Amino acid sequence: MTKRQRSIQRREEALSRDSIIEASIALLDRGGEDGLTFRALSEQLATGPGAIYWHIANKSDLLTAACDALILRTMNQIATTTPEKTIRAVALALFDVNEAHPWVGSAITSTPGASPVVHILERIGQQIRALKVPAGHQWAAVDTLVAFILGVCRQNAANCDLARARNLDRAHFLEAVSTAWSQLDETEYPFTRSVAGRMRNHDDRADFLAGIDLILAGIPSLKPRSRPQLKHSASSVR
Amino acid sequence: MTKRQRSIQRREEALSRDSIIEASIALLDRGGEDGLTFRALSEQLATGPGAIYWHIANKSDLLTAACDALILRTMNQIATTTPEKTIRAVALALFDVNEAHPWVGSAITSTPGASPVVHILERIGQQIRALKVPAGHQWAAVDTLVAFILGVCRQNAANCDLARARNLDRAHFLEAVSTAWSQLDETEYPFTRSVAGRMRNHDDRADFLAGIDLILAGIPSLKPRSRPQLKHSASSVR
DNA sequence: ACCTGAACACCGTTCAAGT
DNA sequence: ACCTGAACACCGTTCAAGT
Repeated sequence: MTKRQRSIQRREEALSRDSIIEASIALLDRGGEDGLTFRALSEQLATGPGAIYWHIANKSDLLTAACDALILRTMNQIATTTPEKTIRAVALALFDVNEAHPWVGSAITSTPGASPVVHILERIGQQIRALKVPAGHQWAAVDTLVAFILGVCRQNAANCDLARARNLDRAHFLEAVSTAWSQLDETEYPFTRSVAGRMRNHDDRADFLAGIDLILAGIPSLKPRSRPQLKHSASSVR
Repeated sequence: MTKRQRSIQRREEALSRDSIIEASIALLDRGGEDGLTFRALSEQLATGPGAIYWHIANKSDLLTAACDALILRTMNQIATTTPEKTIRAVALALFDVNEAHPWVGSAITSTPGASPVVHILERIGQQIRALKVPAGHQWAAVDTLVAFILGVCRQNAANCDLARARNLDRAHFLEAVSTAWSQLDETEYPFTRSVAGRMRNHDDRADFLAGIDLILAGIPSLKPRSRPQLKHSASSVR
């Protein structure tokens, strides 16, 4: 029985890195990071779990590759116009990939220095250069923007994971957070309470863009000449 | 034999949520998120893995609790002075906890809306209010700052994890990234190549503070009156 | 060269049974 | 009420054996 069954559902094409990555993306989209399993993957590809290791090094490699495929696709769709506009476009595009594939934000931050991050750094870095930010401050501007973008993506990805874990959709999850916040102690948590209502129906995407604009608004402060650097930040703590 | 051994190394005090959390922090500090295991934990506490479940709900609960313990301790050490100074102090304190306990950045972003994040939101939110940012823009300012802070912490935590996985210390890890970046294609990755050298010995903490200052520098742009809101960000994409 | 799938060394979590 | 520890249902990864 096993023999016939196997020969029937055997894949026709040979395994390849690309087909493995595509199947991984599908699994990740359906079940998040936990949904990507060597057993589920090998079943989908009609092979054994060991076969996958011929094409990829390990799970972390696989996750990075899946992430990079999406990031690369996304970056290539963005037209370069004015620096500010391009930065906003890159940021929004990343925000949107992460909404469509809510594991990207988590995967990308797990592989610092690797390919996906580099593609983003480069794209934004070129725009910061075009803005004529002095060489000594370019890194600060790029680092800040990228940390913010990845920070938001990561948070949204975490929201999705948590919602999934509790079998809630996003709206119900946000509502639960909102209610919890509005029940906090009034004297100890005045601010959080005051924004609890806003949580319920707020527009993540608009908030995100407001953050990008806020950072962009600060960039001119880097321009005229280097601001007096504060002494206490001159050397690392470790 | 098992009987004597057990009665010898039996703990004297009863298990408690707090003692479990302390032991968890120690394990996390030594081995990162992977280092926290119910088996390792129960061994350290001289009990069985099942006993822990009497005091905590699950691993995620445990991680959040360990994180919250540290965040709370940290926040209570910060004196409130001027709004800008306090925001910088909060940010730097969080940066430093994350350096000392490099799993915090990861744990905190995994539990959106939960206690650790709320403590940070609240503390920063109160300062943004003190800065007289208009009510309608307070959330944007706080959200941006917190997303940036958590983004950086998460990146640093990921750096540590990756370095640990490769049995490198932080310096060697950064050097590896730096060399990899400097070998990128010159025409396709001009910016990343140009910052590769800076990676090698750069000061994370100063860069972080520069990012905070950059965002703070943008905050006055929220003040005079609401800037014309861009139409394309008016409603969510999903 | 590429694939198979059983086996290994782990996980988090549960639960009958004890005190 | 609190603890025990074996057992369950998973993981990622390896590797002898096949084609």
